Amino acid sequence: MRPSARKIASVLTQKGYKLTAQRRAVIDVVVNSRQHLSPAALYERVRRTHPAIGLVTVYRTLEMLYELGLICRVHRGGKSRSYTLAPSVHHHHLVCAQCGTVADFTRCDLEVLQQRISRETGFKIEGHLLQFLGHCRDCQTRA
Amino acid sequence: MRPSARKIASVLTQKGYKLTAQRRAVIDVVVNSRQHLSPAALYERVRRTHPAIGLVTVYRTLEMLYELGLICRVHRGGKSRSYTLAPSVHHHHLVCAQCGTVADFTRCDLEVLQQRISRETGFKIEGHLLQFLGHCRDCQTRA
DNA sequence: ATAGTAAGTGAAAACCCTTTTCAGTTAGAT
DNA sequence: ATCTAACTGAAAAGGGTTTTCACTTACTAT
Repeated sequence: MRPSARKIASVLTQKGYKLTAQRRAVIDVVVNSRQHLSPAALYERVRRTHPAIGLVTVYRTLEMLYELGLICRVHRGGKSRSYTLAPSVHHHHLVCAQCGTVADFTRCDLEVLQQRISRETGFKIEGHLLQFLGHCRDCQTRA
Repeated sequence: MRPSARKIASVLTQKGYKLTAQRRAVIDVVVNSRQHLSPAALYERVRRTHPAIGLVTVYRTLEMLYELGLICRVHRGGKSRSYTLAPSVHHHHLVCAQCGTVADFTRCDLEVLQQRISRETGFKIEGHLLQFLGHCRDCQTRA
């Protein structure tokens, strides 16, 4: 179940952050977007309801939400980052090298590998970073 | 076995690229470095033996070597890229969250997962990024 | 309600890394 | 030795992100 804008707002006030109109607007866009969005794309959408907002504020709000673990950030090789609502389920990303589209997938099945690596290296493994890079259906068709 | 500077140079001439002093210098640094280096770090090192070289040339040479598959490029979230000699074996990293030690491991066994993801999403998968994060043996003992 | 204050805002500038432009130089073919 | 396309370095441009700073505002304490 996706976190609501209300829930996120309450975390903010609880942590001592002020609940400004700008922050509400950014949160609303993030909550109502299904896709990963770049700061610029988010800015565009926020401006529809809040034309006076600055790109800087969008950056700052995203950074804050990210620090609080409310949204997650994906790096797209060299280009801009993208943000999306923090999902309730453990999942990973699949990035299109051409258009930057990000798809999600679950069930990474890394437990067995993780156990082997742990045994071989003596590391106590606490997490993993897994991302696939490729070309999405649309870009394949276009080519 | 690591490719030699001579081998790389011969690929260049074979492909019709000119073998300039600057390119030789960049290749030498890459071949003699064990770690991944950012363009800036590489530039610093190349300048020791070739003070007049421009950063642009370093970028251009790295791009060229990358296009030829002679070196590989790693994206480090948000920051600069880094380059290293194309390794003979496919491998991944295991990073200690405490001391920063990096261990390598091979056999990531992601083919099955990769096929499933490809089938489910329609993406043509070309590569993956896998990294484990944990605590190394030494840091566990110390704690 | 009101005033006070620290937090937050937007515009512009600064930053970093990377790419492009352009006039001058050079490796390698003839 | 000559020629020419490829290559070079400096400077400027570019894109995304962060910093700076004067102004504004959400919340707190009267």
